Amino acid sequence: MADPDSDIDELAFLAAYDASLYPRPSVAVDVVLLTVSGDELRTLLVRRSEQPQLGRWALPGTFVRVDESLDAAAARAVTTKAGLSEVFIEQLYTFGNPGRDPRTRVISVTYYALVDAARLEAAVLGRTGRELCLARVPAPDAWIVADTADGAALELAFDHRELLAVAVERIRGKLAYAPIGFELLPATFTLLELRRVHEAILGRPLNKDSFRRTILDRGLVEATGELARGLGHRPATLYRFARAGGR
Amino acid sequence: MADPDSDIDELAFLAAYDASLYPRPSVAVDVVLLTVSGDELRTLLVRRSEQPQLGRWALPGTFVRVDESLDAAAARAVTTKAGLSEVFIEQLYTFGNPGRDPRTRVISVTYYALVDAARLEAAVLGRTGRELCLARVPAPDAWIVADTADGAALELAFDHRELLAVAVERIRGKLAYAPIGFELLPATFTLLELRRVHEAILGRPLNKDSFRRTILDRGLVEATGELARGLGHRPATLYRFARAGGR
DNA sequence: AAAATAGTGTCTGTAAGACAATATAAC
DNA sequence: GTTATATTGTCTTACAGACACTATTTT
Repeated sequence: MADPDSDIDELAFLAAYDASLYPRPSVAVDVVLLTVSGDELRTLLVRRSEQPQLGRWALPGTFVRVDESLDAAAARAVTTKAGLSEVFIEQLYTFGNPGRDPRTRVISVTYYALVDAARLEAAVLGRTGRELCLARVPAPDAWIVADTADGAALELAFDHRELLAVAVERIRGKLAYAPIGFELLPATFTLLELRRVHEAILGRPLNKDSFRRTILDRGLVEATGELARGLGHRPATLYRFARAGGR
Repeated sequence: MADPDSDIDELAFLAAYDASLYPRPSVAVDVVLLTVSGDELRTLLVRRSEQPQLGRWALPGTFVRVDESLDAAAARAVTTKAGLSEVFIEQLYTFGNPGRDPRTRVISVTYYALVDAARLEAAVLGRTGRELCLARVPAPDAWIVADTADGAALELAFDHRELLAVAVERIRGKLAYAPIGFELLPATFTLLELRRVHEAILGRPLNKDSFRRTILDRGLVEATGELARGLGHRPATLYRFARAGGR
């Protein structure tokens, strides 16, 4: 493999390479930023302020800069549009059908991100309405994205409804084996809160007893020793996510 | 949403849109074409006949044409490089770090494909050696891709070793809940053959009894009524994949 | 004391692993 | 008949769902 002649050939080839010979598509990232608030799954939408599809609601996204990694572009989109940093974010799927964007061929590498509701709501405070929207994402059957305020259905830009559907499907599947529920909660939480998050994601009720057992047996959480307070009934133990895996 | 003025604005905008304003990366597809042969997981590699990385082994791939969907580009890569059509193929992950290709910024949308060994071996017959290679993909721990012939480790081009690792990880995970083993077998097969395929993918032995029960209980296979023959011992029932899901 | 949820213990059904016993085509 | 694997059946263990009961804080 370490043939010096071919190394020289390769260097010569690269020096002469003209990247502009072939037509190339544009590459964008779009982020499905999910949270659970009021026992419902919600996603952040941005109102398009430019053509095309001006005025429609879209997932936060941006074009990928030519010297920037895909992950970095996705993180930049979250920072720019939602004012958040250090969120849990993972690549989801890449959409690239010709014609999905009327401007030109745009390939969109999509990500999903998970943030706890308090953080997200603080970050977008005062900007919801014309500019931003924390839209409800209903149960799997009814794929209508609704505004939180008046419950009206929102028409999403481009193929973003499809991106959203893929994201929800993905985290539903992932919930069964990966500890992603914690990303949607503050640092300490009760088992009831954790279960409500799981139920919101799955869109169905979960068995209280076996949920408790499963979570505790896996050693993914550890008790902080403190109790929730001021609820009018017996307080629950507060837990924290045990990153080590425990046990 | 159906404001006629904004529609006119959008049309005017699109007519004036110049897609060449921003620098754009190249977009390629690469396919991890997997099969199980000789109780081992294998993947098809292509020897690079051009610069850069001339002579190294690479996953079959191609650049995406500007009017072609990603799926179509992946299917075209399989047809062109392996001479196969109608294979099971799914998108895997998109790699796009700057610097992963020395020519220019190349974003690679990767796919994995599954083919039964007999079909793949017939398709690449006579072309293995200098041009193509059906390389062994060993157990998860030893991430050395080895040539089938002399067992020597192969050095892969670009970041293709990483792509391969992600593909194997993905089908291992998927095997637990999706009927993908059938894609790696001919139309009819015995339960032993199906188990060997699963074992090759997972890299560990599976319990014979519960494997049989699990597969049969799920109703994913149905007996053809015929028996395997010529084996020197009691013949096993031949099954076929029951696409309906059964039961 | 009443309300409301937290937390514990027990029973049951399902599914997987282990193991034993029987079945059968090729030789 | 011998061989080697197929196929069936039973026992045990692990775990999830269901349900009953006790515990504890706020009002």
